[in-house]
Amino acid sequence: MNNNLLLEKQLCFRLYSLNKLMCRLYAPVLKELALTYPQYLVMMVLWQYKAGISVKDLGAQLDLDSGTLSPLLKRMERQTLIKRERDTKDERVVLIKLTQKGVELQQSAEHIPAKMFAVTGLSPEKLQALNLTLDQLIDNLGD
Amino acid sequence: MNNNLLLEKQLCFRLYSLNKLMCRLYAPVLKELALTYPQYLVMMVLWQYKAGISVKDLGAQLDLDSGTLSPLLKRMERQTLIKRERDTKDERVVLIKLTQKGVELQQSAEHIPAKMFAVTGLSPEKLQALNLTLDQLIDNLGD
DNA sequence: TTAATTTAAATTGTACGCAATATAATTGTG
DNA sequence: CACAATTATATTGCGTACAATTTAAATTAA
Repeated sequence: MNNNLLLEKQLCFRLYSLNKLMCRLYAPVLKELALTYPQYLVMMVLWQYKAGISVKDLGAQLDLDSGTLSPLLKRMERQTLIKRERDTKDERVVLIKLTQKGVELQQSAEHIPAKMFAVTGLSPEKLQALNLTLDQLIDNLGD
Repeated sequence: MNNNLLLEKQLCFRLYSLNKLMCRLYAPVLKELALTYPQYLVMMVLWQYKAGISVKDLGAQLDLDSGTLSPLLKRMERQTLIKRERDTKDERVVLIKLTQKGVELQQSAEHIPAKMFAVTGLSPEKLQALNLTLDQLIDNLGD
């Protein structure tokens, strides 16, 4: 019997569980903004790229393909958080831009990072150390 | 402009990305066993509980509810990896048991943990330290 | 310049994950 | 015992993820 096929031994199961736990903790907070967690990630990118960003570049930042992003962005457009515009320079490209409503939502989101940091129960030093280790792992996995 | 609303600052985005990366690395390995990652997790629990386990207890181990498990287990039953039997002591309970095929699949899975550990590029010590930190975090999040 | 190739998005199909609800069996209470 | 509350599982509906395919536009090559 192989002792290694145990959940308690698996790094991956921890990452899987933590990701779910985190998303559940975000859910009620994001519900106030009518966002899902992946939608919140999209908004964070857009708050940095206020001039607009292509679906491809957005996907590169979030590591998501158009199969995920296309319907997700369509839902966000329906909520009038974003607009989609064909790039006149290259008609294949769709540029995603925030609407006024999308820009303004940033104000309502500013309290979230501190709030979520608090629930982790980690010290700032522990958090930073963990972030570094995870970045290293992301690198090793050839992201 | 709130500096904290940046992807690079988010622990949660790292966990989200790592979980996806890991699942993608498992996918080709698990494809040889015709398993998805969540199905592999179910198999790991069942390889420990060869006498059978209720859907509820399985869900407690994996932190999944019947909304996820019921259809997932139905698919695994269709692949004849498991059987579902009503508990005669309590007709509400469904007991999940491995079929012969499910038991035998363990042989084919034994190489997976070592293989996946290798791709992380972590030393055994680093891995253990990371596992400890993540367990602590799981605890803090009140799992 | 036309034809083949590449690229960006969208679409299709499958499998989670989870909230909310439904159903059926069991337990608790008066 | 009758009946309300609880429990275990299943179902419904929605939103991701992602592989595979399609469509249309741009680039490259012949």
